[in-house]
Amino acid sequence: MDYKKPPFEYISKQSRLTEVVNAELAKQSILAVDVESDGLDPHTLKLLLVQIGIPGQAFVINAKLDLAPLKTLLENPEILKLVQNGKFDYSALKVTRSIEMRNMYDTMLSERLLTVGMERENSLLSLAAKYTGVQLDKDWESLNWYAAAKSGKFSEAQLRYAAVDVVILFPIYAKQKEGLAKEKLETVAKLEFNLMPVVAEIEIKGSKIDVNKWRENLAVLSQRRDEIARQIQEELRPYFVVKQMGLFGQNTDVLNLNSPMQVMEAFRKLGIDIPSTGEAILAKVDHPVAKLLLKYRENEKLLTAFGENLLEKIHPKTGRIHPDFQQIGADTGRFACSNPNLQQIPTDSAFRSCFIPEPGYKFIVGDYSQIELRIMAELSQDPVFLNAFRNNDDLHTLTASQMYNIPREQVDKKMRFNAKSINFGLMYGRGANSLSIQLGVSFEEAEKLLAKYFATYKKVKSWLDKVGREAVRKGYSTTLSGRKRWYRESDPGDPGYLRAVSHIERQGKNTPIQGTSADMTKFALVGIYNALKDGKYDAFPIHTVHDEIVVEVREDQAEEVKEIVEREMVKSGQMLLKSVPVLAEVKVSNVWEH
DNA sequence: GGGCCGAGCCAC
DNA sequence: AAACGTGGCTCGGCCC
Repeated sequence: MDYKKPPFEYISKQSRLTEVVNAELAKQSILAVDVESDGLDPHTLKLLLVQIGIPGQAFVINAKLDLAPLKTLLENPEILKLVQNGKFDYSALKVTRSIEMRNMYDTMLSERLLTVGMERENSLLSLAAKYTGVQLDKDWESLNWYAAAKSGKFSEAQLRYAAVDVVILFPIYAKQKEGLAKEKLETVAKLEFNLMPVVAEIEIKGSKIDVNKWRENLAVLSQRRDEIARQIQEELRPYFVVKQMGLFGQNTDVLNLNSPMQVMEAFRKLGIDIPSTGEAILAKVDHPVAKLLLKYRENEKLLTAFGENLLEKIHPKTGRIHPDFQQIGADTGRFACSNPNLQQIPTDSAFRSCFIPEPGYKFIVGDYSQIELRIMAELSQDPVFLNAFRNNDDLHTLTASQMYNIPREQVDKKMRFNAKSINFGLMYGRGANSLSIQLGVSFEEAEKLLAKYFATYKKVKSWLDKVGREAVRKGYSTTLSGRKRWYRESDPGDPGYLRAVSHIERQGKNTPIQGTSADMTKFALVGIYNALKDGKYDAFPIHTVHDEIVVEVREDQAEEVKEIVEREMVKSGQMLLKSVPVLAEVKVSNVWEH
């Protein structure tokens, strides 16, 4: 078949739509689905076309029609729907037509799973080229959909373009399916496909922010920042030749505090040479300007990254913030979030407490407790680690008592901190050198601590070594749900070869842990969504931050939904971890805090 | 004026 | 400046 000129029928009459649905579509077990619109924001876009593909043919439906006949098909969980970036199609159909597509196979997510770490070419254009050899025209702009949106009339080129997008999904699906089977990625693919509508709903719903409180917060910060900036400029003024007199209203600053180059230069004038102006360096510089600069940066960072900019993201129509969640954003399987990134809102209560539910609603905030360490215990099967979690011991205190050969009661804060640093550092493939710097001890001392640690946790050591080596040898890592992450081969002739290999070893140690944590949270999100969605509850997930899930729920159902969130989080945890208890701390709250 | 990159720093 | 994994945002500084 000529995929660039597929047979298609344009449907603009209601009676014909009903006919086609009954005669052609209802008997299909697989449909390809796509929509065309005049924008990307589901809350404001106009739906123009809905395309339904069956093998070898497409139906291009004018969206001015009543789509009720299609709704039944699209919501039918028995019929598989092939989609490319289905999060968009799902959202557009949900918001504009209250259609909740079920049972989707997403070629974009599938491709991401099949190529994680190797490439990031997931567009329909590249998938078509890769799997069918067809070079699609993707000049979306030139087709002038905005004019079509106004007139309601579509050109032949537009209709053909729309048809191609669905028929091409069948051969891509067929090839990818083989790949998923070969790489044993079917379970994680199913997880991601089930998760996709949940992610769409989270984006559609968005998060509410208390604007006044946010602004009050900013006012305090900016006053503080300006005062600190003034002090720094005064301190440094004597060291600079002032080129211009500060006339009325003129900026008399001697340097731009946001410029690392200029800051470095300023310290040189003070007789202090520093290799970088980063926090780690400045913290060690014994000069009031260094201290002030760190305080300045802290306030400046909060003001710029989390200031008015964030409020500009409030949607004029919904009054809420709708970030973009990329469900396989990180190569480990974690989410990424942007526009704005609500996964990096400062933990400081001044910021987090500005995120609030609608009046009459509550938040349920659920967190996995020490989940990455529990996963490391499961994966390594280290008996000491396993026992600590089974006995609900304070792991870091226990570790310290073993490292320092003392009873637990004698472990002081410093010892516990050191033990904690090792526990966490190991999951990142941390070595003695970096440990010695963080702990402020000699390299030899750090080595001794590590040796002592590994003498107790022998299987942690052997597991870390093993998965690090395997990542290099096999060229990939796996998580407990079977998710994979590939590593690009390094060239032994390359000057950076050793560094590249040790980087892969560290990624190989971290990826099974971080990735399994992502799997777990994703299973929990799907479980929670399914438990909440069927009518009985006025509750919906609105946010997730790696090992945390936030649900917004009508007040009177808060306690009940809290139990559901806890149950589902623990259930998905225990599904993956068989040897370690999984705990989720779940709270009812009026603000986003735990 | 836009694109790109690195520095620096927020989260888990 | 990097040292320890995964991201995104803002800025300065440079290019065209």
